[in-house]
Amino acid sequence: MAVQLSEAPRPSPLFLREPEIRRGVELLYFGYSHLTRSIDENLAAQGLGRAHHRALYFIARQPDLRVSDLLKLLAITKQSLGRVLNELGERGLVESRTGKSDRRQRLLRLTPAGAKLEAALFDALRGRLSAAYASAGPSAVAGFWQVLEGLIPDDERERVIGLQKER
Amino acid sequence: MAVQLSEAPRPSPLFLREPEIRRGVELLYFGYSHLTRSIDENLAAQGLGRAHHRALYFIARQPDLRVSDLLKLLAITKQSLGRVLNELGERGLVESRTGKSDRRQRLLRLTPAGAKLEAALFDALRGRLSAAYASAGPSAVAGFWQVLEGLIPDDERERVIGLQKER
DNA sequence: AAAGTTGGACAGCCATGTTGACGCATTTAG
DNA sequence: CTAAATGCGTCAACATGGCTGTCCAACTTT
Repeated sequence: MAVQLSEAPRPSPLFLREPEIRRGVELLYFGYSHLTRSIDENLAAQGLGRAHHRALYFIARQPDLRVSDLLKLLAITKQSLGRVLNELGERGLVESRTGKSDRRQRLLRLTPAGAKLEAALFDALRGRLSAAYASAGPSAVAGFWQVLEGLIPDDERERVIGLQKER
Repeated sequence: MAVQLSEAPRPSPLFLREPEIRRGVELLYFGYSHLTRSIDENLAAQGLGRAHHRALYFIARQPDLRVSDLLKLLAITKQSLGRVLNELGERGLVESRTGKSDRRQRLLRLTPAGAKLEAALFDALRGRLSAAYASAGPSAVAGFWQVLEGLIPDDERERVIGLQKER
């Protein structure tokens, strides 16, 4: 990985070179892994998996979310999501109502039990992430957000940022 | 994001409150998802999956990596890893040698074909991540690293940071 | 009325994780 | 030297959560 500066134009600043990219790949992998693992125990105690949590999370985030919007967020097939939603429904954690303007739509929301579980799971995420935020400081957090936003393709970024507003 | 400073003791700074935590959870989820999806097509063309890529990646990163060290990095069972390593071996992408100081150990390294594939996959990751780095700027990247490091438990952080040095 | 959209359901397959049990070579401890 | 621990591989069974394909019902749009 030694470099020859003479050989070619080298427009990229240092932080775009291989070691810095690898560092990002690795930290993203390990950071994501540890954050998600922090709720596995609690989930397993309910007999649920991560797929259930993702659905719970986004339904908590946007009550009366339509199935089709949840599908776009999760980027899985409706068959996969259907299984998850059925299981959440059977356990009394999620309920669906028929849309009023378009009665084909199912609007999803958490039951009180579902909201309670989601809150407990979120607490674990908050514990981990707020510790990381606190030790890094606010301007690091801003950078953290900025880089991650840049990883999201344009067409999807709007949807993700929309989660912030619609509360 | 308006605040009431009067109402209660509020020891946490603003960036540690729920909306900021949720934002981090979501960006981490979507950012990680999109980064990993960026290599799926290439992987599928080789008949490999993400599990294979993770192994390839870390073996590329630390030639002569021991199986036990790879197990610690990946945090999966040796049975799961065994299947992946067998498949990589059958395809001529990874080879293992017997350790010289301890002959029970298998030291893993990429074959030339494996190195070529890993480099191609890394190029896709680099494309995505360097675009995000470039649009966010160097100080944002520093913050990105800092927060992610804080997500990794102390005992593992050493191992992850060690990947940087050992090149 | 015909065509398109949305969502549910059934059936099966695949990738990748899990546990548990065991074997073998090698190294280390007593 | 023998016994225990370690590193690694493997067989077998099973769980999770993706996938495709197909079909149907309900509703909206044209």
